[in-house]
Amino acid sequence: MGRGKVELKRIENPTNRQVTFSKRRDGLLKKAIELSILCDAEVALLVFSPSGKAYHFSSHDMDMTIRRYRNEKGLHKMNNHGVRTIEVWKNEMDEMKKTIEILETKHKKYNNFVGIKAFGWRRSFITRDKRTQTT
Amino acid sequence: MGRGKVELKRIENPTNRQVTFSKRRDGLLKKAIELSILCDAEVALLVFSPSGKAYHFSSHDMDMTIRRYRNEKGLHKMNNHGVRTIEVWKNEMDEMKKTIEILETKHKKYNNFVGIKAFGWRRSFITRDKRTQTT
DNA sequence: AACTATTTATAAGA
DNA sequence: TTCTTATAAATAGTT
Repeated sequence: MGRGKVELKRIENPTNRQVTFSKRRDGLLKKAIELSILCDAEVALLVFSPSGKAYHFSSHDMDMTIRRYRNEKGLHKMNNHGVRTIEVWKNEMDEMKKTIEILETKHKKYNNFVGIKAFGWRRSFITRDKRTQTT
Repeated sequence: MGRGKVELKRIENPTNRQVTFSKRRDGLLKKAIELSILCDAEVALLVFSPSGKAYHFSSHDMDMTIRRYRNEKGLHKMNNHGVRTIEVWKNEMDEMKKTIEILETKHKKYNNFVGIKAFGWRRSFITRDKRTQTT
């Protein structure tokens, strides 16, 4: 679709690649929305640009759709390799645990940071208030 | 695209909706593949038809892409609502735990079933073998 | 960021 | 349902 046809391989020119990414990402999103509305389907789309920026769409609820996918996959696979599926799930959980630990660590740091800032702000506010009665 | 333009609303005729779903699902999948190859992007797509059938594509690894999405979401949200994000993750984990329990229960049942079948098969095989030397 | 020449997707029909 | 085809839509290269 366009002035010339393109072959299905990575666009080498970075500028062209970026422009094409923007256009086609929007196109893909639009198609996903249309499919979900026209056909009453549940659609979830995750896109990461090469530079790491995330774009996503889900017609219902992303987490719900992901869970639905995992249930399908898990229950389906179990008929053949029940043990392995459970191992996969457990690995997944271990990774989530690690992520939660990271988040909690960062969260503590964030809380300390906010705590200090908030305290500083409050002190100056009270001081100002007493001195000038400004808002 | 087609003999007439369609307005963006659920197609009421079930036959048309089904046909359009098939066509557009394939189209969306193709676009997703093209985006990932042409632009070197990471793309994941989940689609459930109204009848509940699942279709999916991921350019890299579905679980990895989902984890990447959740990390982005989690880390992003944390700057504003750190506590809540961790709660969301914990809820997610609780749900996964429940799913694993269900899988394990079903797996045990499956094992019992397979065990009986395998045993039965083996016995008859040995019996046949001794009697007829077949295969 | 707009513009179009073309290619591509697809709605309706066979 | 699968194949065809007229038309709408997407987009590659250009400005």
